Amino acid sequence: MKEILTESYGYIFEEALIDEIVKVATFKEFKADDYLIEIDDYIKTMPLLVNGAIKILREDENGDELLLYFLERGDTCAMTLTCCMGQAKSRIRAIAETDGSLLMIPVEKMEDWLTKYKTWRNFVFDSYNVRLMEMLEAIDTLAFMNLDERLYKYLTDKAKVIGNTEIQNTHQEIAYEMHTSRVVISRLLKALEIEGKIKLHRNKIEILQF
Amino acid sequence: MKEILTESYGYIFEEALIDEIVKVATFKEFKADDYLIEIDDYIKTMPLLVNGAIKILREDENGDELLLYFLERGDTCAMTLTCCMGQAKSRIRAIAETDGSLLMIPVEKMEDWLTKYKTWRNFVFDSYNVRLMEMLEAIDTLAFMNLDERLYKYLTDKAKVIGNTEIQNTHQEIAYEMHTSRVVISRLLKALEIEGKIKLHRNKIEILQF
DNA sequence: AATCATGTGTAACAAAAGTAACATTTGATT
DNA sequence: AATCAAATGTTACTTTTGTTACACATGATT
Repeated sequence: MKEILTESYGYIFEEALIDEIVKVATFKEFKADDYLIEIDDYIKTMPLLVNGAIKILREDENGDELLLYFLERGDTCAMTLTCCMGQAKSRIRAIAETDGSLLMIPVEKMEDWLTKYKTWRNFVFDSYNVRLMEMLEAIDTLAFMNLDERLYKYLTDKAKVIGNTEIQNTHQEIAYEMHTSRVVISRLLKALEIEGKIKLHRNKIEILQF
Repeated sequence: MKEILTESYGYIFEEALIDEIVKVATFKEFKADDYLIEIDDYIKTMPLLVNGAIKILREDENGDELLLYFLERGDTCAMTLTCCMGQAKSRIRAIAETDGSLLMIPVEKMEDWLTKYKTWRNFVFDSYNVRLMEMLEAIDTLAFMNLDERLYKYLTDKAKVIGNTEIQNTHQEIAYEMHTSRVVISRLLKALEIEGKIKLHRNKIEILQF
């Protein structure tokens, strides 16, 4: 496990910390579309993402969803930090976007290490900061962009995260994540295709321009 | 200064920490509508709000604004934490909603205290958590509510924060903060008045129901 | 090849929100 | 009291987004 950690986190964490992590962490592999965290779950371990991508979704009282952002290698979930520290329930849902793997760290260690390792402290704070910035970006997107721009951003963001210009999704799935209707997505996708930015296929959208 | 601190933060911070804060903090009073932080400011001190309320706004490239949330006594600005730790520019604007006062703490101390005082560590993490939750709420509002609901929420939230059912704002000011147009706000306010939830006056809106 | 479920296209209409133009009200100032 | 600027009210119209209904396309299965 030490090699995995060193590869993904070696440039952040000092060796003593990596050794400690190796001692207590458990390794977990996941498949695309696995539910990793469900709303109202109590979270007792903190995940460090080693490989793959995870999407973080918000849900309202009616069960309507909204994609907030993606996590990639080197990321952790700030919502988890929040929940770990505060013993609270998750307010978000985490679903694997691709296959991948992560390390689970028991909550108790988290606080120990905060006083013990400066690199851990920096990592935790950086994670919060990055997450706050992602949330701000999500807010900007919702407040200042029209649906057609949001859709194009959704597609290009997703393509970057999965490292592939071909997105395997139905219009219906996109509509769920953007909290709108399938008809609207089909309409706007068609417009993007006419603009030459994408090419539509069945169950697949090809990004032509970034 | 110690009394002020003990009154506002005594239930959070241990006495040794309060003494340290007294040593290095500077006290600052502000008036309603003062600009406290401007976008792209470099932030070198961390504010602890003692009295009054501060509104936090986001601005897009075109200069369009959006109210994110309010800070009240006992709050600090997570964006400031972010900026202090990361040496980055502010991504938000802070404007006093009411008269008030705050304590400014030099950035250097912030990190010292993280290792030294458990209560400080908890305070900083709680602040992050509260801020993340406020951001989530802002996202929910934008993604899942219609403008009329958002407006009513805006009015009742504001009334709570300023501790007064009479809101001294023009329709134009509200339109700026909600990132829409004056005509739309006037229209929706009129509808809320007909529903009996508010009463409209010149330069003033009276909340009748919460 | 016929059947079928799923995905996509499209038209017609409704609702929500944005925009432009102008009227009216209000309170302050001369 | 007459004048004026700011705030609010109102109408008419446009754009964006949501909804309903149904046609058509695609690929898998019998």
